[in-house]
Amino acid sequence: MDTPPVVGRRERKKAATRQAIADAALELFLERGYDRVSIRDIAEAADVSTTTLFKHFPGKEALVFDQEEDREAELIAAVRQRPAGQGIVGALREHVLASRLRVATHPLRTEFTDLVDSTPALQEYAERMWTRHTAALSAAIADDAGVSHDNIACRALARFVLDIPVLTRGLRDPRTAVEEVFDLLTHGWHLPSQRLHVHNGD
Amino acid sequence: MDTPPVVGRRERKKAATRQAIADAALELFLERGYDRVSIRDIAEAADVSTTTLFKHFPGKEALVFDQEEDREAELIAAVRQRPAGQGIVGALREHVLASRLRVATHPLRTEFTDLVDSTPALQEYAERMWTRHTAALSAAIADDAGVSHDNIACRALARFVLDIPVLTRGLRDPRTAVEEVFDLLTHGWHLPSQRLHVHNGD
DNA sequence: TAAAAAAGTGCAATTGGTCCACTAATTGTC
DNA sequence: GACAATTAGTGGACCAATTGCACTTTTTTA
Repeated sequence: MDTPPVVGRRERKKAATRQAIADAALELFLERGYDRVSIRDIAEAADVSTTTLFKHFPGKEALVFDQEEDREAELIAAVRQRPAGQGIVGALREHVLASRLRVATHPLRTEFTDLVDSTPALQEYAERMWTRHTAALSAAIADDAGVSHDNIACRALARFVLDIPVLTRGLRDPRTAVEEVFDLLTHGWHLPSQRLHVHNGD
Repeated sequence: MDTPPVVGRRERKKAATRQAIADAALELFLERGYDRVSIRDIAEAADVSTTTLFKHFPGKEALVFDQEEDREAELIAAVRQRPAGQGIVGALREHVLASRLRVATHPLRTEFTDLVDSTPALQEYAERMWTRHTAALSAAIADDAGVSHDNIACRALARFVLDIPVLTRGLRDPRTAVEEVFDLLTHGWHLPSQRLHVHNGD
């Protein structure tokens, strides 16, 4: 009568434990701040041993970033499933703008963002995780463009696009900044003299 | 009768201690490998307490990268003191190519490079240190171009240029790869259809 | 020459992370 | 349904990096 156990009890329990740990961690972090919470505190709160905790997460920072694979998948999807007639760079531009907007307007994520922004260790980790998507994005671009996976133009484009969120963090007008950098990527820094062509002279 | 103490004894001794620590560390690392050497080993070899060691270096990785300020200064100098008539991007291109060549051909640095390449913790640290120069390089570019320090085009250029060494690491023909990425930075990814313009088709 | 400044010491404590031998639940199999 | 192989979880000892603290010694400075 029950739904057939497509996924066994074991896996379900494992997932539950993992979730309990992640939940406990986030709650404590938000409450006390990242470095005022020890691994042992978290294990305690989730009622598991520290050994178990480390079987689910490779390190303390990883407790905070639980869903990076999803972000990577979205990135790839933005390239692969873009509307017909749209270029790769254009698709990435829209994806970057959209995700920035999503984060900025989602009030629930505010405290999460604050946590990361106020903790150097987490900022670093986030950045490292993010640029680690370079290989996957580069591969997706190469596939789509019909060139080899190790094509340098693809790798560079992937890396530079992934840099953009970091590059435009904390600006008065992030949207414009993102657009501007994408324009630069599209048209290049063609400076006949020594002058950079810039839109907002500030 | 002695040379006047332009720099006092204290500072000299301090510098000597620091150097002794760095030397001991490098020697041990090259001999045994990074993670088979403990901080205590190093302190012991340099004949100081671990407390003293940490007063000179903020962490274990920092023992290996002692001269990052010099690299940053070279970077800035490459922009500021470039030959008349040369553009900023051109100057950076030559600087990147030159430093890559310098490292690649200096046989003494080979074992050092091997050490870093074979130690994930050091690779990460190196990359982090390197991209930390973004702000300084960006400021230098902005000054030179006569725009505001927080100009986004300058920040983006600085960041992307600093990405190039890591982007082109371990390729069969790094020189060509570097040139190619600089070409892309100069002319942009102008893709009317979905096609990337690439020189080497694989 | 007195005293402020700063380098260095020794040691205990904290903390992230690993190791290992062991229990117990789950699963696949006959 | 019993049995053996997996595998999640345990608990606690253990390691190494890093910090804090109270203290000594040297150098500088007034």
